[in-house]
Amino acid sequence: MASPPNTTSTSAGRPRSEEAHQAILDATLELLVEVGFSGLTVEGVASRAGVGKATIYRRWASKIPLIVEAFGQLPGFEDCDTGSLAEDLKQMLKRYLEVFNTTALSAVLPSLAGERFHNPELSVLFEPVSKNRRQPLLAAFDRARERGEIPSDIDIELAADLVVGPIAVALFFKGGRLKPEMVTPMVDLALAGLGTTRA
Amino acid sequence: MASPPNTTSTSAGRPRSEEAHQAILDATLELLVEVGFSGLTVEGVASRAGVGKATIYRRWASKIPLIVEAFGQLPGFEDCDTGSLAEDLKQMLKRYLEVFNTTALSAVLPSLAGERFHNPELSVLFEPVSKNRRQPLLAAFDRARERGEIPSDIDIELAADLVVGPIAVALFFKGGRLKPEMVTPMVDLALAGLGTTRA
Amino acid sequence: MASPPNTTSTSAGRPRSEEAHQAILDATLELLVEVGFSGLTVEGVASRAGVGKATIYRRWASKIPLIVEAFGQLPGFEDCDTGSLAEDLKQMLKRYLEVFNTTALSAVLPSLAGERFHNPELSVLFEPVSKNRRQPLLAAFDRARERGEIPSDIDIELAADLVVGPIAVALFFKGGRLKPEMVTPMVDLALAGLGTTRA
Amino acid sequence: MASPPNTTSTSAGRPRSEEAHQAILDATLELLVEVGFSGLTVEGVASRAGVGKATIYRRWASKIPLIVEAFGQLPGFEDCDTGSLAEDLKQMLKRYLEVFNTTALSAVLPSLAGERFHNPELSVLFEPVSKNRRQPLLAAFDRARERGEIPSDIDIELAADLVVGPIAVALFFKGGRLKPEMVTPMVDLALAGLGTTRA
DNA sequence: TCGTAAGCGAGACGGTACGTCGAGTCTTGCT
DNA sequence: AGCAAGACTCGACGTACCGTCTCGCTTACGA
Repeated sequence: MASPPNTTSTSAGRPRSEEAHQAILDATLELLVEVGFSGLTVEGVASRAGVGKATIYRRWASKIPLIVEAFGQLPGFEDCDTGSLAEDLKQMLKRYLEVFNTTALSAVLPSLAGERFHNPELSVLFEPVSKNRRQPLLAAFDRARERGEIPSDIDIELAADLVVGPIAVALFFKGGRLKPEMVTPMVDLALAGLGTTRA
Repeated sequence: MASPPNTTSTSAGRPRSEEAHQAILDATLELLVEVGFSGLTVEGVASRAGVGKATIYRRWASKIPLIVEAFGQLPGFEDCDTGSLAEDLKQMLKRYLEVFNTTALSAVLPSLAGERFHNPELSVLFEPVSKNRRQPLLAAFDRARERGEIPSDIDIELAADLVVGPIAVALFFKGGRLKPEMVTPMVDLALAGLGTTRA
Repeated sequence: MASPPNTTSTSAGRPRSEEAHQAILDATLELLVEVGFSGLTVEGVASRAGVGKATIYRRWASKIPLIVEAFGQLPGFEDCDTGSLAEDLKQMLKRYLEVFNTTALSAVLPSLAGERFHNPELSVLFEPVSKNRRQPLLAAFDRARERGEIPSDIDIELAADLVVGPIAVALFFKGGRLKPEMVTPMVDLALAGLGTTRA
Repeated sequence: MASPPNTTSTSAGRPRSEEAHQAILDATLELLVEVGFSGLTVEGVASRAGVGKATIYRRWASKIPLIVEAFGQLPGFEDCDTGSLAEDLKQMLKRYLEVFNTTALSAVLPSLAGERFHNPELSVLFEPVSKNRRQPLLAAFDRARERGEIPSDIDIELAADLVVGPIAVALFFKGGRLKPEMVTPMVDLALAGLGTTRA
């Protein structure tokens, strides 16, 4: 049996160690929590992972894409379809804030977002990851629109921004303390609007 | 203990050069735009400002407070009292976005915000500056509440977060492109709410 | 303990490639000329020889014995028996200097000799090779002594050192330029001595 | 008092530390003795000298010129004028061999000489140092020639090479063991010559 | 004739040292 | 006492080799 034409050759030489790969990502996340983005050193990651520096640089050009990939391991929104937009949003956001408080996410996300501006490479890597993580949120709005729960001409992107906006503000400009209890009034206000017209 | 009126500790020796002080802050802002927070070096600032490193460290304990002070030079919200909350918000936000597009703000703010989490020292310095810049926004909400334009039991902090949230999201997670045109639908949606029930 | 006559441990499996062996030695000599002892890397040898590193380490424990074996490929003194010590020496030395100017010898020999001191392993390997190369020279002195051309109580080792000494000095401390013309006065002076008393 | 016209400016900034300079050279010599040329690392020198690596690289481009300068600290021939060439040579050489056995000289000299071939930079630095160290030896021959102790048409360079040649051979090709007792027969043989004519 | 044991090129592995750069401090002579 | 300059120690950077270790693939022998 002829080998498939485009097997791009299993590449000669010893294959890269999946074990080392995972150890590096794990060590990266651990250290991000402990010392933060700017305190993270490749040397530290290597030593924590029990790995040579070259093994890291063989896979990632710098610590930026390494951190992006480590970040990619962290959970994002978990979709949730209750039949009600308000309920969907509240459950998803509460769950998400719990993730912030139990993983490195609240340490890693602002670092990456803040660096993005000055690092085109990071920007390119970060964009699709960031977009993917948002997907379940947009899906909830889509479902709500199909159910007629929100106007069909609404800008879903903007709506999503409105709902998660306060979280972003808290994350970047306030203490970073994200309490799940903040979700209910946040979602209620976003749905009801600020105006007094309906009061 | 009254110190002599005009002597506020004249201190012996040569007085510190105001010229150097400003040159350092200017150089810092320039370099923040060019290379970002993490790429900024005190050595670079000193050389750009034509100043010795010691002259910088004599005034700021490290590069963190230097950057915060440089950041403090950038303009924030400009208050605006038209008698209507919607109008106040739209004018203030539009003006603010123009500032983003014409100063170093869109480069500096995310860098600082992203680093804040991992740098307690920065966090402490950044917090009050950040709060002050928000003040005119909260004032507009206060006026609206007094006018009865919004419910009196509304959480003004949360309201402000809701309104600027989409800007924060755009700044940190989207291209960073902040167009003044995005303000009108943003404010309108925030005021009206997402729900269709009362549309 | 008789092992089967023709089986000197034929060992199963694929036999080692003589081709690779020679390619490695050749590459080693080439690189010794180009980059010297301290600049020589096993990786470089492997790549130049078109060979895997393991193939090298399978045959030589480290780069030291590899270099010594490569060095062993270079020619040494070529014996020459004319019946006269002066003539023997002049012909042998002239020939040897020609070898220096046409092979890697003048590059490799000083490198090895200089490293010998700090490398006991090299020292042990280098000693017998070095001794063997000297043999024809000592043989010429032996013959001269038997012929009565030189005093029978003379220390032949010392005599040999005296004759080749100026070459060593030139090789290690002067430009390394070894001209065959320098041989005649060198040998004449060594035979006649410096003292004027009997001139 | 006017400063001298051509003081090429005392150069601004903090002057280089003589203390560090000497500590580095001392550490270099110590380590050359302990681990040899090829085992010597700049990192090791820095740590032994209690100095940052940059302080070393600020003064020497690489470890080669550093070692050359450290080598320059070692004593060479000590001139000695007894009125007799044989006596001069014997005393100078004996003294020199003692130096070999009590300093790093026997470790450093072959390393440098061996590397010289492949390192033009080293070659350039090493040449004059090497020449200077030879000077007292040549001076002794000069005096002998003036006294008529040796023929006036003798090539002094060659004569010097003849006398120290056996030492060079021993240093580079034999165990490196240089016993002061070897001097007397060495000088006697060089002066008398190998030939039997006068036996 | 075929299995199997060793050799093969390739290249990843954990390390160590490289030479550079920046942090924050210190030491000049000058103002 | 502040100033520009620049050396100081320290520590991380990203690279290059070390000598070792898989990979998947020959190759030649002996059952």
